[in-house]
Amino acid sequence: MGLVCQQCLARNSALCSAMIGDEIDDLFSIAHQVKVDEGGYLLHEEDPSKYVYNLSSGVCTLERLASDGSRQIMAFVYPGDFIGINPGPFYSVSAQALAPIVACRWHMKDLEGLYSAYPNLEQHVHGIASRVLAATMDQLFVLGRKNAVEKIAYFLLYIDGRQRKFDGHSDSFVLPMTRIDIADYLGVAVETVSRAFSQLRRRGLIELSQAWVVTLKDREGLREVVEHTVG
Amino acid sequence: MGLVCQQCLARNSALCSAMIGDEIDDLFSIAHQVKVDEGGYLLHEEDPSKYVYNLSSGVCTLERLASDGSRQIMAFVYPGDFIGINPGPFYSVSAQALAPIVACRWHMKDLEGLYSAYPNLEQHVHGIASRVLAATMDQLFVLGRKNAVEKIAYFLLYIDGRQRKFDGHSDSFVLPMTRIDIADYLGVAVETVSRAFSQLRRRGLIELSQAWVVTLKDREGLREVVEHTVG
DNA sequence: CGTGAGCTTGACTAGGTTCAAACGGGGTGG
DNA sequence: CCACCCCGTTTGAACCTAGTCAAGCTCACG
Repeated sequence: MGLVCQQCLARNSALCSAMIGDEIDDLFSIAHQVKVDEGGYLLHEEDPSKYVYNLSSGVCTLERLASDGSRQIMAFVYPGDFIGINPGPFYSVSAQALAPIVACRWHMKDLEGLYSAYPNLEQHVHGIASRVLAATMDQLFVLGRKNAVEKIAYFLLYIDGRQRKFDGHSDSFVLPMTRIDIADYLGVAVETVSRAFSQLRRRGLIELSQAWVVTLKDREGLREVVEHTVG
Repeated sequence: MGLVCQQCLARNSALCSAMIGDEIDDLFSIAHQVKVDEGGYLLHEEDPSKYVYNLSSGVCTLERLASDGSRQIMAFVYPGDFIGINPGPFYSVSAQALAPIVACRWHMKDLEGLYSAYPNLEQHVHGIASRVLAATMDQLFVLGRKNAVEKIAYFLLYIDGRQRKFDGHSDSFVLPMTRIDIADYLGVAVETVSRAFSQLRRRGLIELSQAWVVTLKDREGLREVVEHTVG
């Protein structure tokens, strides 16, 4: 019985949750555990996409680097999230660890081999892929149509939603990423991120006991900010 | 033998090309043709996603509307492209016709029913979905990290790539979308789009015989513009 | 207790938005 | 057939948001 899996933070992820009871052993038996130190890369955008990963612990970014050095973060990846599920010859993003990470790795081929035994596994994989697209479109909308403060408000609510399941039900959470990461995620400058945080704090919508410890004082107010309701 | 299909602009699309010879009849027999006038909507973002569409002719946008009236165009859809392949309870984008369109419509259920008979059909569907994600990530990168002129240069090369297969091998193409559409795609103001066009024309990179007839005079130069190589 | 990386704040600048006006081309009605 | 009108586009000028550059601050760590 896959004890390792039963205790995994990602046990209820979209993929692993498709396997009930001892079935998980089938999935585990073809998995490899990989670890990456903080700042290290799990994979690079130009790597051939042989493997699929499911993050067990830690946080990482999916990012793309331009020739001029500028960086765009496409997503923040939390335990239970997948990396590399999208078919194609190469991952088209790199995955960098914001904290030490542990991930389960499968050969794409091996995983596909399980499809016949577990028919809903394939659907699950594609359901995951489509949720990634939905999130990316949300981000696209925000980058295209929102100003700096609105972007930060969106970001905070987004992170709150992502982390609540790990951080418990408190209104505070610890940001695993730096201001630079946030800036590269939202397509603005670091200083702009900092100023937007300060403005939201001054407005009483958030509290910052430390730079990376955020308390949402007024979720509804933040939502209004995102919605452009200048109020 | 599916004559309608054999002559369709989308015959070689990722989905229909999975069916060779008479197999296409199976796909056609469960399809409905739908037509939408210019400016009309094929589907709305809040509609339950019962159907999948394959565009046969015309062009349309995938867009999202904010409460404050601002619009973000997520993609331009050309013949052979799919709409609504991503699982989820609702389409999360609306599809608006830029020109009169004809599309094949399938019940998602019916299409899934063919999966057992044509195993590679399912893969094809998901291959499509993943290419959509790749394109969306490209756009995300451009919106986040490029200035106005770079965005327009990217857009022109992108459209060139999309339309070349329909417009033949000339260097000119006719834009099916307005400047407003372009602005809403790139997250800038209409005037900014116009100014960027003019600048590229003055620099000799493009030619505009009419506002919507573009000739790429220097593709390599445009690529350099996109790559931020300020030169 | 000193150091340095990351964060904040200030002053200035630049690029893009906004508002306003002029232009152009296609379609309509006289 | 021509004149007019309208919509989409272009251009100009003022404004403003966010970027840039630079300095000071905070806090974790050695």
